[in-house]
Amino acid sequence: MSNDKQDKQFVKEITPQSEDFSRWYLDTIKKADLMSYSPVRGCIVFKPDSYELWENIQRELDRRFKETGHRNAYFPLFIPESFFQKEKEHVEGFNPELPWVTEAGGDKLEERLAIRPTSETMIGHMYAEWINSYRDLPLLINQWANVVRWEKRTMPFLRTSEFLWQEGHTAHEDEADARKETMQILEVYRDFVENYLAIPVIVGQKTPSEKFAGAVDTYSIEAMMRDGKAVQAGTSHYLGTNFAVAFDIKYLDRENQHTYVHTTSWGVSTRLIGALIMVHGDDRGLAMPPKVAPTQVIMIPIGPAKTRDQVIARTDELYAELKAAGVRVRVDDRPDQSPGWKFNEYEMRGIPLRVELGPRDMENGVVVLVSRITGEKRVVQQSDFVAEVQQMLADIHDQMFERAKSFRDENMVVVDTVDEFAAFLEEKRGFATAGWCGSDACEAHVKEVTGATSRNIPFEPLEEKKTCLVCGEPAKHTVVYGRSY
RNA sequence: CGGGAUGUAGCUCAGCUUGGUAGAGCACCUGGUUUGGGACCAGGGGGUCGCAUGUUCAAAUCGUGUCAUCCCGACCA
Repeated sequence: MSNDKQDKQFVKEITPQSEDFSRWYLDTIKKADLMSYSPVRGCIVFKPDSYELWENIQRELDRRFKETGHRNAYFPLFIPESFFQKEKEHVEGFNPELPWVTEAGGDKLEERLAIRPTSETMIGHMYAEWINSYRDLPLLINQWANVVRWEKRTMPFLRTSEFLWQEGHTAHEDEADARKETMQILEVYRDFVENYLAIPVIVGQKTPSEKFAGAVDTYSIEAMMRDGKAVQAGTSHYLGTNFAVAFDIKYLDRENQHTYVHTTSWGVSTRLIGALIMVHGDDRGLAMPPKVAPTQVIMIPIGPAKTRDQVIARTDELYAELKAAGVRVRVDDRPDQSPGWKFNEYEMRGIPLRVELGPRDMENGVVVLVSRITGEKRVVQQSDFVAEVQQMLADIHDQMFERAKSFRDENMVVVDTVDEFAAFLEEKRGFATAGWCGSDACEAHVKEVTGATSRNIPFEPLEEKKTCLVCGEPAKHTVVYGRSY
């Protein structure tokens, strides 16, 4: 396989990433048939291929939540206005983007109802009822739901007015236990995003200005897109007793004292789909990591009419073997599309592995496997088909992760001054590691000069920095900065 | 929410300047020939020109309003 073939632009409908990344993204999701714009501003339809991605994400995360002792529940979509008044930071944080129901059945409502932007308040209210004793703790609940935030600027998957997510809400006896939960979930997210979505992330703590409205501490995993911008792929919050005090969530402890619980919340959303597209996609379109891909293998029988029936019959046998082994596989044996057309089509749609079977392969007892990511072809014995496919899918996952990780690492710098960072962004792209004195003013200055915000304070920085990149005072933290979605 | 751009067939767009029968390529349907990197021939179907309103004998075309999308900024999973 020559590189010419690999590099040639087969799909002219997709704008190259280097030319206009935003257009590339929109072209790609359009050609891959992932979504439709809806008649409602900022709201999209998740078409089957993107919804199945979400279902796979859901299934895998749900399993991990349950393994760590959580159970699912469902809380109402509508939240009484008064609930938002109870936690000051929370109301200030969310007020600008709340949609309100003011009327129902033709009558004006006594109290306006917000459509939930997140459920801390509703769940806080319910937990106050449910929790009476230390024996009720910890309370470990997760909810799969839609939420609404009336965003000024929307972008398919990455930021939509309505989106799907999970929100975990837990209550604990003390700070130590709640903090342990916060970190445990952060690790679940890291492991899931890296090992299932093949997206490398930076794990760390948010600075005060970037933390969740109402949280004591917010932690995040941050991913780098192929244009060098950041996406927050998941967050986990230690809420302290903020919501417990606001909603009066108290229990009788082992000494028979009324004590506030310590709560946590954590979530990932359908924005993960946007991140997945922007991390793995290339100029040929979408590229889905094998573990999460709705279709992992596409089989394409090839050949003229005289051998066609034989080839298709053999394809069907091999298909059945794969399916029985639990591989998500489809066959495209439509006679009216040329093989070349199909190759391009499925590459554009991001199917990780293509299987070709033609008359020549029939004679030799082999089958051809082709990687979406590298273009690598493996000619394997039909007798080893299932094992070879499984091996190649595993290899593709590893290659995707490594490719994404190298890209990220190549686009990270360590800087001493904000000017250095600005110069870096001027000619390149990516994240900068720098020292920070801890003042909001210096953080704001970085944003003003570079357009980049602090992503997080990484647990494992590239290098510990001694001085703040703005004021030069001794650094309290080493921070990763980047422009973000 | 400000600044700019664009809305015409499923998709990409032409037509608008200078008002007068709504077009092309791709996709789709039928028949035939094809099939190892976007095949070919013949025939065919499909649009209240984003929506509303005004001007006019007549509006895709001119005016006003509105909605949506895209790009650039301020707020965000």
